[in-house]
Amino acid sequence: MLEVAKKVALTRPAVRTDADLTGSTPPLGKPTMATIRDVARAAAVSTATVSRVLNGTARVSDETRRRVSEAAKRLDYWPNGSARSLIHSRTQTLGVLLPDIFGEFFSEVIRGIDKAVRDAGLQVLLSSSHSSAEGLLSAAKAMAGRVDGFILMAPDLEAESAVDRIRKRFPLVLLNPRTQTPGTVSVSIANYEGAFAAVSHLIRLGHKRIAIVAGPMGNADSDERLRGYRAALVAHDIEPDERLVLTGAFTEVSGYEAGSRILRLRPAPTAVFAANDGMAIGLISRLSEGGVRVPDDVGVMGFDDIPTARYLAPPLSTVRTDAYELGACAVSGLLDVLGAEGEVLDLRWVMPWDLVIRRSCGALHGPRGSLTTTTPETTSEPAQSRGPILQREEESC
Amino acid sequence: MLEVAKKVALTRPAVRTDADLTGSTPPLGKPTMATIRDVARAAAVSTATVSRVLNGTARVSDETRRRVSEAAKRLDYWPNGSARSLIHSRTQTLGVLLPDIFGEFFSEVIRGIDKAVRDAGLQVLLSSSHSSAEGLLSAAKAMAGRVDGFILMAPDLEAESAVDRIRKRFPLVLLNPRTQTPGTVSVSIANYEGAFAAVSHLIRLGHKRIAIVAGPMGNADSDERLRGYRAALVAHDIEPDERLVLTGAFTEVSGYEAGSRILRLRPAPTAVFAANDGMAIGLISRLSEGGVRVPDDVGVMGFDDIPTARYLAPPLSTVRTDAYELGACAVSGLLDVLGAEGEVLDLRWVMPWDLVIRRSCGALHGPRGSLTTTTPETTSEPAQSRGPILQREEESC
DNA sequence: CTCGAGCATGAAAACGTTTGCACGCCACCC
DNA sequence: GGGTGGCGTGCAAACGTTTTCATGCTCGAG
Repeated sequence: MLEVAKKVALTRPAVRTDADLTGSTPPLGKPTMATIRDVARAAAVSTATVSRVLNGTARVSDETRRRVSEAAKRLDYWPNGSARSLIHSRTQTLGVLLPDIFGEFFSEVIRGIDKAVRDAGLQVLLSSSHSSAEGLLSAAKAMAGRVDGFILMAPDLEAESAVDRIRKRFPLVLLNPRTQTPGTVSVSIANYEGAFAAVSHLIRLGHKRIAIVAGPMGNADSDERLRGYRAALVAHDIEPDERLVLTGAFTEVSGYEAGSRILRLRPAPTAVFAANDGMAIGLISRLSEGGVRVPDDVGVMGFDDIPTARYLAPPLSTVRTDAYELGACAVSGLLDVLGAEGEVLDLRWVMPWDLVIRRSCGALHGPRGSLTTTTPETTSEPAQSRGPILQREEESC
Repeated sequence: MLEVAKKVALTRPAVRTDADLTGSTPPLGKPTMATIRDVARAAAVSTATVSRVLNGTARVSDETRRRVSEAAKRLDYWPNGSARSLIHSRTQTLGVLLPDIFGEFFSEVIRGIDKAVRDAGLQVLLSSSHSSAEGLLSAAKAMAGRVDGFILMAPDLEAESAVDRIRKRFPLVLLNPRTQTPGTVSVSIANYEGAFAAVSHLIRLGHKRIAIVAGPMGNADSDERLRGYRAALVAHDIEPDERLVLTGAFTEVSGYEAGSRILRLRPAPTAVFAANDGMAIGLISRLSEGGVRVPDDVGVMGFDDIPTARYLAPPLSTVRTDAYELGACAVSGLLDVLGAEGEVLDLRWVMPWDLVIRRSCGALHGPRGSLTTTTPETTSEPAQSRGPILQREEESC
């Protein structure tokens, strides 16, 4: 039984005042807008001069400048972006291709991209849900001539070939690339290291039987985090048990479902590492429903440190990776590539990361070592007048 | 003390393998790509014929078709989008201007837009963080000639003038417009009605002293929800108390901070209506820290029903408004406007909404009446094999 | 055999900009 | 008083497409 099925089923307009075609007002939107030629005519100059005035690209006499400016304003002239792009072979636009945009992680990535792009006076052409090579390729093709380069995230194995073809045509920054290709710039999250640290932390708290809710198979991020999980176990002389490896889909629901499976595991694990916070949220919810207390009965750690992580009950221990900065850095990297005239840049950035120990893993105080630990108080008490969420906006890339 | 201050402070690359300019490979990205003329030359035909073949826009002999296709493939020809836009005066692109893109609500709106746009074979030019009129206007100006129309959300009072100017130039769909302007199509959330229902529900549960954590002042959505809150009180003969009206910013932090203020209120409210789920999350977190139990000591309701709402502890009672559908409907509406040749459409859609009663408000079973209520079991148990989140994608607009 | 119809194709204009080049004008200097 | 610059401006080409129009060809009917 779906909660809100009834009303929502009819998704088309609930209220819909009728359409009417008013003959009085001139058909809005239709009157083709003023072009540079109209302005030129109105100011009694050539289009060249109008262009020069409006772009400040050459000296123009005060009198003409005045006339042109006045005419442009009177006609409400807005230059045509496509025409400019065509002439300059520069679109001032960055293409962004993502596998998905569900959840807070991607939301933050996009926010970071948007901010950085806006600061640079550019624009963003966005498209998502690309897991297949054809999908990715056709999206890129549709953007050809409208973007100067791409920010591309393609964690799915089968999309790899498309990435190669796009690389040949466009300046590119890869997000979390599966492999580092020479002559490419990429920005990555420390998937392996973060997972390794998170699981190691659980181990150091005394856990020996640790399950993982991984992401979908064939997904690069998921694979790396799984690898980190296994390596941490091995490094601490714990035999990995494949029955403790569950597969999710990076969504809350899938975490919830994994929770059901975990409840049935015998012997039960004493801790669970969820490969992202979204799944951790669903997981904790399900465990609580099953009468299993977090962290008393089972410790949980997530990955991402999405904005809501700290507000959960219990506050979620997780691997902090700044998705906002990831996006911002990708933009910065692409700008570098675009700036490097023809030179082939070979850069690989890995975003800083950190363990954030809150309550869900059961450690009130972190273990000795280099990990950042916080007491419960500092964990949930936002600093000063503004919380970390706002603060993050001020960090530069 | 910020949790993760240290490592994250240095946001620039932690690892950065050096740049090297390989002289061997031809400077990637530089070799200007094949144009339609190159294809024409290679196939020994005119550009007109190439265009005809590639677009299937006129009959071409089998032999020429073959030659052209082969040449296009061999040269890896990708048509230039800007040139096409210029000629057609159609860009196949929708501009999306949002006030912000923080949090799950906007994330879902964008996701809905992206999906609908992709299904229609179009593209999205995205820009956000527009609260001032100038900001909005300059963003729109930069998109002129690159988009066919706009999806525009401008809840801030001061941006109103910019909306008017944009309306004069472009086909437009407004999201949650402040006022309904004739000759405009808009898609709205039932802010007033939803808030009214949520607060009424709290009242029916027996609450008399109900606080609200509102959004920022001057924000259309916030204002409407506040109005609904007040109206519900009045409708049930409860005198509104201005000391119970707190202001937030639609973020988790601001909800958290409002929680601090609520803890100090005397006499304490027995219920709180948070104007969005994000603030509800922060609020509940702060209340729990203060030793106040939700829902036992104070009932809480939110607004939006973001994906994580159902997984919170306690699961959040809230007003369900489908942000994903909101975005999808906006696209559908804009397509209608673009399709209506010059005709002025005057449409106002209001999205369906619903109360989702979970646990945070304290009602195990909803009250009598037309409200959709769910028992705890159905509330948190995802339907069948796939949860509502996935299911939502299948609803058409 | 001639004529017209129909088909396949090419030439060129157009979309709205920017910019290289040339031109005319004025002031200045020997 | 005739060069010499420099300044302000216009003409026209160019960017990469699509599309209108014209043209040449083939084929069938009369």
